[in-house]
Amino acid sequence: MGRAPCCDKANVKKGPWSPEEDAKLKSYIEKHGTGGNWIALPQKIGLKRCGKSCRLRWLNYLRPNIKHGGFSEEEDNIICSLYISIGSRWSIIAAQLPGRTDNDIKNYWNTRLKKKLLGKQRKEQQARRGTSSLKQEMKRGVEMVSDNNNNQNPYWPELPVLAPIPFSNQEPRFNDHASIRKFLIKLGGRFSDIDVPIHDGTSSLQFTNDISSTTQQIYEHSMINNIPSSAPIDAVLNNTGNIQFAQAQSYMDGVELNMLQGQSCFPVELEEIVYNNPQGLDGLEFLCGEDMVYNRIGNTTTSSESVGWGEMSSLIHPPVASNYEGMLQRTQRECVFEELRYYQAN
DNA sequence: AAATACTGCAACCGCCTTTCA
DNA sequence: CTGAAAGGCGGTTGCAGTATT
Repeated sequence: MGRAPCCDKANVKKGPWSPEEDAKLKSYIEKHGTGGNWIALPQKIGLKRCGKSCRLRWLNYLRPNIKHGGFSEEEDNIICSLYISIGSRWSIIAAQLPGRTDNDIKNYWNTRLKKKLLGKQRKEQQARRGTSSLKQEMKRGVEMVSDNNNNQNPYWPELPVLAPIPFSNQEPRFNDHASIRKFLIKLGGRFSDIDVPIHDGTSSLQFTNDISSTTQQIYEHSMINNIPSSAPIDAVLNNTGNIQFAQAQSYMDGVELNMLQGQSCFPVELEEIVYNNPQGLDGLEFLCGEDMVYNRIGNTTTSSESVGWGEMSSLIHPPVASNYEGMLQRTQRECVFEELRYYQAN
């Protein structure tokens, strides 16, 4: 027994919308609004369309101030970094880009951005194979240093680890704590530019500008509060904007925190990049800037270094609007946090 | 010039969540 | 409190336009 269909499938038109249908729908909504009932709307205006189809047409095409195509570099960066942060939550991502629809962004990601990312990775892989590559010479030196310091992480300098994480898999995936940490560092402190005090009654921790120490704090926090590593741990924002940890249903799909716990819940494409790439993170230079990657290797980054937004010029987005109406000027991270608050409040 | 492959996008489908009687 | 209806969302499909052979 399936669910009853939302409309009579036999009597609704499907496929592309005609200009007449568009005009009917648009003029009606502009005059009367949706009336809070999409299902009834097509009957009211004499359209042989499913209510859901009308809603989609309005939201994705007819609504005022819709932009199509012509994504800017800045928008690319926002989409990529949000995708990395929250995954395929297209509606949330779209909310950060005024005039863009979730469908548009989804299509853009699937048809272009994903390929751009993967193409870049492959290019880097090929470039690495070239024996005359200066980059390889640089890396070789780095790898020698790294090998001497840490046999388990041949490609990256070892970072101080305050608490052990029980990983047995030696593959360069995201269930390798060091790789996760490095990845977060490379992401540029996505959640590191706002100091957010954390209180949960038993212990507290403070997000700092140092993303790697923050991840360590989160891990330690879970240990202190006896939260099993296999259990879902969520960062839950309370009304004052603080983050509380709770064993509850995920607000952010547990992406970041599961990563921190070694659970591989990363977007598949990005995980693939890391999996296929012995360097773990190469191929993401267009997000962070190639120079930064190699500078960081060369500088033998440690977790005590602060990796704030200021350093990540290519990742820093100018204030973006959080919604279509208000166009409030806030930073991307503030918007994400607001989304989280909204989820909790509702 | 025709056939085939590829690409981008609009729209649909079905599942999950929210609302409301 | 419960269940049906509607809303919302992400994944997928189908098709038109373009590029390649």
